[in-house]
Amino acid sequence: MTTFPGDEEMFEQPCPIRDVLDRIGDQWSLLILEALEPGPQRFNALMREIGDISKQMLSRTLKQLEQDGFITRTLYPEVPPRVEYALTPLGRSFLEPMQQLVAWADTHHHMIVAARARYQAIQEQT
Amino acid sequence: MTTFPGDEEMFEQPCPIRDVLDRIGDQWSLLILEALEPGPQRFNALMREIGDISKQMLSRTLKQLEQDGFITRTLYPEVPPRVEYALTPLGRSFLEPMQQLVAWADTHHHMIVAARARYQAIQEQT
DNA sequence: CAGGATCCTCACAGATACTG
DNA sequence: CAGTATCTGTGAGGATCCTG
Repeated sequence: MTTFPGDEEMFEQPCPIRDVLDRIGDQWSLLILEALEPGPQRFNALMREIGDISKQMLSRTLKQLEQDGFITRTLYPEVPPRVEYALTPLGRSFLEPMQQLVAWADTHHHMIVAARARYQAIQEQT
Repeated sequence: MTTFPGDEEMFEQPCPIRDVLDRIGDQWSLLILEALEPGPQRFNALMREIGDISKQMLSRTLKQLEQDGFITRTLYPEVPPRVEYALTPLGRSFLEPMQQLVAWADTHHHMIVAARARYQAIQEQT
């Protein structure tokens, strides 16, 4: 436990966008959200779909996303246990502006790569 | 130096969006880009505008943004030295989808905060 | 003025093991 | 099946000092 007593105060993030970027800027959140876009998924299904995520990180990230209201977690009291994660309307609405960004990334990525190559070339002609 | 010989291979990022998120997901890149939106700025002007960034992080982040073609760095060989940073067309075009996301964050942030409060409340009624 | 070099530290990811 | 607990290292970022 890294938390301490006064921790659950849920300190206000001064800047909304930072709050959002902290959530989706991490390695996995966006991947999970997009894996959930077609429909609800179970834990191990997400593991398989994402591929190289550890159980721990998947678990942590899902909990964060749930906390922030992007997804819901539904436990079906069966045996063996079944848990389904699904996008909330909030999570789904978030995906819209995000798709814009993804589209931008797709169309402009080659320019970034080119810029890096250019920069590197200049560095090398010392 | 943390780099090693084979480092400058500029390994391909398999996923464009990750490449972009890695750049703007960090604490400062977006802040800098938006600080540059009105027009070119000098190093110390950026320091003042952003407020709580260290020289080191500003320097590093600017270099990254320059490498990736989001901004240009222009050194005026005067004394004292003057360096101006400015958005490239690429950087400016990036700001458009980003504004969408910022707008989303602004309008939905209260829902995130509310979701957290709700989650916390449930946790406490153990 | 605009940074680079160095050192430090601490929060966070990965591995492993255990559980309802 | 769907997680939690603990332990540990690693690397990003801060502080400080130095330079063209």
